[in-house]
Amino acid sequence: MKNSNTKSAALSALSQCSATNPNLTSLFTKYVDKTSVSSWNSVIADLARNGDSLEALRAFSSMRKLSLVPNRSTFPCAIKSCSALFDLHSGRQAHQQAFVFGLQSDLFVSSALIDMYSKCGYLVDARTLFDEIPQRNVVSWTIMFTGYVQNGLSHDALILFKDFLKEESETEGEKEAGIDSVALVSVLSACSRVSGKGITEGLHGFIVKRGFQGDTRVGNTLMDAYAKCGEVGASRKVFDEMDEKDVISWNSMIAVYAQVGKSAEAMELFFALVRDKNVHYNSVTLSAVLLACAHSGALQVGKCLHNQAMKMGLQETVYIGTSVVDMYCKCGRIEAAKRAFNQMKEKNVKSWSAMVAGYGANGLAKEALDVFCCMNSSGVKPNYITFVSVLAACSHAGMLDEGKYWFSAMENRFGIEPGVEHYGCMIDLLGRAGRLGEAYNLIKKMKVKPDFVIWGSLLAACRMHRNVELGEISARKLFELDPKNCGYYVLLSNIYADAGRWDDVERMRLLMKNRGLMKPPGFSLVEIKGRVHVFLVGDMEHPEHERIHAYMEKLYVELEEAGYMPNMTSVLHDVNEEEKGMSIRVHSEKLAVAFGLMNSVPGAAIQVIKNLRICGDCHTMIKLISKIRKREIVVRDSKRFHHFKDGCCSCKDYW
DNA sequence: TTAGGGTTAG
Repeated sequence: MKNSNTKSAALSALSQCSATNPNLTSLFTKYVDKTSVSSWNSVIADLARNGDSLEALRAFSSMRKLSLVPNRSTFPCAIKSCSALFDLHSGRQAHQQAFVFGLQSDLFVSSALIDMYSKCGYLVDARTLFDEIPQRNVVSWTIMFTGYVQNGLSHDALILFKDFLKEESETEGEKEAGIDSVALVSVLSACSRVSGKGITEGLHGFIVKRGFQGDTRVGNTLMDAYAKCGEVGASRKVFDEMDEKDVISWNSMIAVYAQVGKSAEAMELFFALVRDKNVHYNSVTLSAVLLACAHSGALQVGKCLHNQAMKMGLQETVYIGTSVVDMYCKCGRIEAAKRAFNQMKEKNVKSWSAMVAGYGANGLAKEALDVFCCMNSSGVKPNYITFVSVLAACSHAGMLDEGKYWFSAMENRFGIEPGVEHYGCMIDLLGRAGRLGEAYNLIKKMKVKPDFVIWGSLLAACRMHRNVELGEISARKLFELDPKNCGYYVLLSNIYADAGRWDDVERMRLLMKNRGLMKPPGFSLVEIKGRVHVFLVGDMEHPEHERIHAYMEKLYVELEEAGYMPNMTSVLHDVNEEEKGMSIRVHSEKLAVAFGLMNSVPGAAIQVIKNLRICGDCHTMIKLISKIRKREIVVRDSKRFHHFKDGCCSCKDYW
């Protein structure tokens, strides 16, 4: 009796201690009854539960050294620790031992093994074991669903789910079968990865029929699944109809909005969450809202969130740190990004890539390459995305030799096969350097199918260097790949116009008219006092549009006195000079800059975000404004940043 | 007395 009390006291001490101090070795040797298997089981389970998998495996190994016989409760915990560590070697050893002790076909043991194999990427072994289980329950099915999903085979997970339903209907009334909420979450996460609207809707119906629609976690995953197949409205409906929303419900919905670029909705929902006294937001929430700030250039809100993260002691963590860095980069505040980056205690490949991309997009290619070199010497391996950032940095600065060097090193030294994004950067670099033939040859040699970005870069380069022949080839491809995008028709038309081929210009105009194509409307965003204002080209909707247009008239007089001449080369040639002048005067970035000038104190910097690329005339004009009004103006277009100061731009007129 | 799931950054 006394002995058992001591033991339970020891175990309770161990269990309390493990929450704060995972290193239990000393306590272990001191208290635990080393001859009792159940003591060891408790210790291993406790360690595994607290995430100290390495210590759990050590305990398992110590136990074996004492020649104690592990039982059906020992193995699942030990194997779970192998899964958590992705330690296939120890996992296989545990498997062998379980086999020796005749426990391989125990449902709990085999389930843990299936999970271990699939987490280590050995899905075939996992499936073999799964097929050998005489009587599967919903947990073993769920492990197998999740195994497929986590190994990128979500479609197979859905096929398996059909098998499950079949078996469930055959064994109706028996306890083992029967779907539960965990299994549904797993299947829904497969749906979200195959992006099938029909499947998601079907499963939604099933969820309602089986009475799981009130389950918060099922609802959370359903929202995500709808969003991933493009049904953001359906996600919101699920969110609104949820009886109980937890922080993950809010985070999921905010993240959905942030990821699809609905920044205003993401922020609105975040403010609603802040008002909701029942749920406290966390680092995941901040990460998602920071993404919304990055997209919409909401620097003021972004700064507040950064402050909040610091108050919560999160700014040094990888997720938040990277989100903050990305936000500052995308808001054009590279110095602030650098400070946040330097403060991060731990940096992973995404943090480094964000910084490389940030420098590149802000025209600081040398700094981008320096950071990239630091990354290499710090031992973090670059990945596919890192090289997109590196090559994009070279392309933004026209650094052809460096671009070529890293493009070849990427494959030869780092073993990363180039994808369309990498080729896109190279075509852009070669094309703009006037090496059109070389660019075309590279396209012909590509291992992946060239997409519209590739041909679009070549077409733009053909316009720049007046190459009709290659321009026609590129445009023909583009009309097939992306027939509704009128930008290509305009570019080709401009190429013809430059060559004086007016019949072809007319042919293009008719083609566009017959196909009913319209130029996508350009819009710009500017943040004033924490509120983001949207301007469309020729905007008459903004409540202050009359004041803005009056202000612009005055501005034009000043600009013309300073030598401004409208430059209309980027306007379609078929409109007359006067119309061209009018439409170019109301480009959204001009309106946004004017609004920024009107609503900020002299000397304050202005920041504008644009959905399309900036046109030559706006570029010239904003340079001049920065000089005559002594303002720093930052414009982020769809490709990069332009920092205007004292009549110059950071892109050095290369974009 | 042991096995399964949902939200975040490049």
